[in-house]
Amino acid sequence: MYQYEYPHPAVTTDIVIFTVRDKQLKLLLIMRGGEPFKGKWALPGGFIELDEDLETGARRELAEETGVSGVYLEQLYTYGAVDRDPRERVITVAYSALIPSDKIVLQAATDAEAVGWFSMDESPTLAFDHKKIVDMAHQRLVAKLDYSTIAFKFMPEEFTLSELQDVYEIILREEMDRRNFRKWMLALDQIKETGGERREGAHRPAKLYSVINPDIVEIIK
Amino acid sequence: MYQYEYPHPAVTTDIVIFTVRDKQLKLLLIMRGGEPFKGKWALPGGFIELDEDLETGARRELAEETGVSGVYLEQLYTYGAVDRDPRERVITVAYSALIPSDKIVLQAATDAEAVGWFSMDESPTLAFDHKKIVDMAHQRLVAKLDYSTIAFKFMPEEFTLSELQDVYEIILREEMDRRNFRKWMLALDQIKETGGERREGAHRPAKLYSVINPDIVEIIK
DNA sequence: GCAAAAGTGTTATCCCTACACCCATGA
DNA sequence: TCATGGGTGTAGGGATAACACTTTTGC
Repeated sequence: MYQYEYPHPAVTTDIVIFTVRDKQLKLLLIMRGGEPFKGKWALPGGFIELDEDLETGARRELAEETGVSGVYLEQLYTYGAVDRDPRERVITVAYSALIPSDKIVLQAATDAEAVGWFSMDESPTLAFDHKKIVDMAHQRLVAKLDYSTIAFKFMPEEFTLSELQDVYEIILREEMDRRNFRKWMLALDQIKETGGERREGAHRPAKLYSVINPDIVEIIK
Repeated sequence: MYQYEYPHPAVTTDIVIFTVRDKQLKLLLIMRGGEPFKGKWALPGGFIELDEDLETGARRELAEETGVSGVYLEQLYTYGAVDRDPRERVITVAYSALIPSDKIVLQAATDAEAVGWFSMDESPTLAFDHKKIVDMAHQRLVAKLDYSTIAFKFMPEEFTLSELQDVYEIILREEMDRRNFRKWMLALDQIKETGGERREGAHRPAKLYSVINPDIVEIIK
C-alpha cells in the first residue's frame, strides 16, 4: 500500500507506433488481456514507475508488450480527461514511435494477449480514448513530413529514392513528381549515396542511399 | 490519507504566460511562499485535483496565484524527470498562455508571495526545471509566429497594423519591411478593418483592425 | 526486343524580397 | 510648415511546379 497526504492520479504512458509496409501506414496494437476493455484492441502502454523517466517508462512498456525496442520516440500529448479510465483517475502521457518495416520483430507479448499491425484504414475500435490519441499522432506525422526529416525514421539503413518517395506518398496520400521529389530531397543534403545498388526485377538497378545524420530529426525549410 | 495499491506520482500543471508590453516579451512569475525553493521565482502552477481536467487545473492555478483568467492556453510538454522535485516524484504538464497587454490585471496573489512580469532578457533564476520549460515555451512561440496566427493572442480587441508588426518584431527580434508585412498580413485574410482609427500624436491616424476568427488559431502558410 | 522501373533538364509561374515617396495629422 | 508615423506599388530573383524521353536490366 502506498499512502499520500493528497490524492494522486495514476500516470501511464501510451505509445502510438507507426510503420510503413505493404504500401500502407500501419499501427501496432495490443489486445487487452484484463479489464477494463478486456478483449479490445488498444495502444501499448502502462503505468509509470516512480524511479523511471517518462520516456524510459514508455520504452519499457513498449518492449514488454510488443518486443519492440530501440525505436525513434517522441512525446505527443498528455491526456487527462477526468473520466477517461473507468477505474480511477488516469493521466496518460502519449508518445509517438516510428519504426522501419525491416526491424519489425513482434515478440510473443507478455502482458498482452495478442499484438498486431493494422492499416490505418481498417483499424478496429479502440479502448479508452485511444482513437483520439491515434488521430492526433497521425495528424502530427503528416505535418512533420513537410517540415522535418522524420520520414527517414521509416527507412532501413539503405534505401532507394523510390522507396523513400513511396513513404511520402503513402502517408500524404498524394502522388509526387519523381524528378521534383529527387531534386528536393537531394537539395536537402540529408542523404548520401552508399555506392551500392539494388537490383530487383527486370529493370535498371536503383542507387542506394543512407541518412547522413541518422540520430537527428532535422527541421527543414 | 489516500491509499493506492501501486505507487502514484504527484501531477502538477505549470503555466508559462507571455505578454508583449513596453517593447518587450514578458513572462509572469510568482515568488514561492513555501519550501522547496522558498523565495525563488517560479512558474505559476500546482497540483491537479482528481475531479478537474488538466487544462481546468491549469486555469484554476493561474487564477488563484495571479488573478489572470480567460486567456489563450495550450499544452506545451510534460516533464517527468525522476528528480525534478526534491519532495516526491512530480510530473508536471506544462501549458503556455498568451495574454494581450491590455488585459493584464494582477490580483494580489493568494497562494504566492508576490507576482511579477519579467522581461525575457532579465528574468531571474527559476525554481525546479522551470528554466527549461520557459525555454521550450519561448522556442515554440517563435516557431508558431511563422506558421500560425498565434500572434493575435497578444492583441487587444482592436489594433493597428503597426502594433501587430511590433509584436512580430519584438518576439522574432528582427525588423520587417512595413509594406511587405502589410501585404502578407492582409493576404492572410485573418483580420478586417473595424472602420475606426487611432489618433495618437502628430501624424496620420492609423486604421484599426480586428481578428475575424478570434477563437481559432489558424495554421497558415 | 520488350517490359518495367531508374534516372535526368528545362521552362513557366508564383511568391517573396527589396525598395522610395506621398498622406494626414498635431503642434 | 514641419516633424512624425501611416499608407501604398512595382520590379527582380529564387524557389516551386509542370512536363517527356533515355537508360539499364531480366526475361
